[in-house]
Amino acid sequence: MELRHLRYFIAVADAGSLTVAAEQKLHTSQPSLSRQIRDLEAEVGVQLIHRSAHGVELTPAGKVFLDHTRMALVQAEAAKEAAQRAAQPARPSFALGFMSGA
Amino acid sequence: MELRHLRYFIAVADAGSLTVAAEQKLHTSQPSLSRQIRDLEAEVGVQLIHRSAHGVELTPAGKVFLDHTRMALVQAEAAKEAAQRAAQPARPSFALGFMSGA
DNA sequence: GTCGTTTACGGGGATCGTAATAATA
DNA sequence: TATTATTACGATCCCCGTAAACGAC
Repeated sequence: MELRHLRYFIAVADAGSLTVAAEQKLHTSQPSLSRQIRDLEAEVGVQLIHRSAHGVELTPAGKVFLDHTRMALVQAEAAKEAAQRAAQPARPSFALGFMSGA
Repeated sequence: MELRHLRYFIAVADAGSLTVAAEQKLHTSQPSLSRQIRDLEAEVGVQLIHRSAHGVELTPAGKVFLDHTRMALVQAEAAKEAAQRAAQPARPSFALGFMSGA
């Protein structure tokens, strides 16, 4: 299980469709996305989405998984940003004044 | 940035050495691990560890990164376990009934 | 008949392991 | 001198994109 799987799953859950998630959000192909989701389900050992002719639908397990998945990605991004912030020695918390960075 | 990078970084931080982390914890080779850590630092844009002749030492940014990284991995594992638990309909805390739905 | 997912296949990129090199106590 | 990290190189594995097939409404 890699962060890529989580990103892909979130995109699918958010779009409600493998096709639109692949082309519109992930800029990849449907077959690749389908395989990644299938691999993810295989590793977790649980069916996360229900395939239908008009898109996909999250299973109860998929909904729970999605919630934790979002937090995991947020933490990963937070780690990156926190490290970047910690690498700026002369940047205290009060004077955020006039520079471009927030 | 993938979960593999985070797992590798945690192992290095925990072992204090690329060599011991590679062979003793990750069961891989030092060169692979060295490259992965370097790639991770390149993506974050911050030096996370300080290389020495007798091991590695976390930079302040590395320590902050490590903290968030652990939480990210915990969340990812929690997602997996929560999904597996949610897929067991007849295994609630005590008596949520016997139907498949929540 | 149309939409959507899945499977098959070939190409490309990334990772890995071994071996050799450089630097430091 | 001994230990550790880095670089070079060849092989292997995984992911991706295109094309064809299956199923549902």
